[in-house]
Amino acid sequence: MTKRPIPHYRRLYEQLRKNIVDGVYREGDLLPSENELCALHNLTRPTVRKALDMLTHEGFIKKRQGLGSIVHKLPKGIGILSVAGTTSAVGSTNLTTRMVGKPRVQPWPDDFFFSLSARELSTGCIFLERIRLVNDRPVFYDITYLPNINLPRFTSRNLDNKSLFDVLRQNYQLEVKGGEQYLKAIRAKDETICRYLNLARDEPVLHLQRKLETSRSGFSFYSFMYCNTNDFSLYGIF
Amino acid sequence: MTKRPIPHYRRLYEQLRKNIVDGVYREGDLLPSENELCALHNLTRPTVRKALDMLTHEGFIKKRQGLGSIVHKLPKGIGILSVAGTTSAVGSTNLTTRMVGKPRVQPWPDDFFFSLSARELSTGCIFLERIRLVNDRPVFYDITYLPNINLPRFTSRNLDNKSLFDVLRQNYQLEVKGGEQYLKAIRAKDETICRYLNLARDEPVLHLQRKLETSRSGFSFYSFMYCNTNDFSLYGIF
DNA sequence: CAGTGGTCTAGACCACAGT
DNA sequence: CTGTGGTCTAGACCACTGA
Repeated sequence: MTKRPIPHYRRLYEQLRKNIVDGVYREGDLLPSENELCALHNLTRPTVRKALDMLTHEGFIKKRQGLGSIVHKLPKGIGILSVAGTTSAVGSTNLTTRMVGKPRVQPWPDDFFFSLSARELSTGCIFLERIRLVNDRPVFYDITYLPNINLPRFTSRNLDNKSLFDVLRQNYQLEVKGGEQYLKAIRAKDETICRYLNLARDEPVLHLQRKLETSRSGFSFYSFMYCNTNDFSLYGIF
Repeated sequence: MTKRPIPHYRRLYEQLRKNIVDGVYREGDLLPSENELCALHNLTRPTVRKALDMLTHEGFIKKRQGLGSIVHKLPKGIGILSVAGTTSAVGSTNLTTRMVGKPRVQPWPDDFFFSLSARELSTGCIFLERIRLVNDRPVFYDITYLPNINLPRFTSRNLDNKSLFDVLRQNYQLEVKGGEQYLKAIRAKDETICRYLNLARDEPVLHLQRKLETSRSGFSFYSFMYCNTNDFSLYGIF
């Protein structure tokens, strides 16, 4: 059967991340030193460092030679840009997700932004619309296209308030490993977008076109997002 | 004096990156295997892997277990978002930089977006306006604020067509190590922005607010960018 | 000074891809 | 099957920060 040994550095990463997000470690705190983490978890330094490297890349900690790993302040905006595989929303913001209709199977759009393989084209796609609300106000309108390949019963799932990433991971052993994204500022011309995001026509919206690659070789899915950035910023680290 | 031994993994990274950007390795090519790179450069695998990890993070290569490291296609857009320390523009686009006036020393603005330390506030800042053109069309309008600390003769430098990053690195031993950024889609309300970016009033622009942290502890600088995304997208990888 | 993170070595075993 | 990348160990020396 499928074997999924979770690497040690991943476990440690998840645990430390959770402790930071949950406030066990607070901004400015020092994490246990690398050697302490080694001893605590029976690991060696390269393994511990790999976990810390992931946290560093995502901006949860900053390292200072001779001092230690400092917990960084949490993003004020909404962490979408630099997210890598785990839940999207970072920080104290209150984020909920609402489906628009049910997922449905349909052909791919004709003028799809990303290029598709023959296999993807032939199977059609699962179409999925969601709205994300921050503090009960609509901020994201997200259209997702998944290749209709080996995703049994997907269309009958209820995805309200569930991370798509989590559903894919838990039910289909699919993990997002990376991807690419294109950003633009455009006018909210579309009636649907205005309605969902509570925007007047022609107001500026941030448009995000993303391709998300998964651990299953050749399996990518696509997300097109419109963001009302009147009250929030998208946040990223590098 | 300052000692700056460049790490082996950094050298290897720079060399491989150059070979990819220059087209020595092309899209779809396989890089030499990790063991081959070890032998070629007299390094061990963890060191080689660190260099490859950097390339992976920046999207230059994709790894496939059992196969090798595949050179990824170069960004179609303009690589600003995921840039980490090296020159910004990646790809075949023709990017030039033009100064608007000369750099000048002045007090920090009153309503500065990022919080400033007392030391930064007391020394004032170097103010710097630039326009970036892609294929001779204005795309970015960038306002940069540098703390006026230990940057002798900076205001008399000509920065036309030079990367600010390079100037800081070569002349002041300052390397950008990371940072944070906030993104919004806004209206081009400001007359200056419209003129520089060749935009009608109220057209949507992408607004990027960045804090860039350097290798000199406590030394950060700040960049506020307006992007005309009518013809180009900002590109990012994760 | 003692402790921290930064770099590096020299091995090892495993899972996966192409033959 | 061989070779690839993925993970991990058990050490080592260095440069830096704070006391």
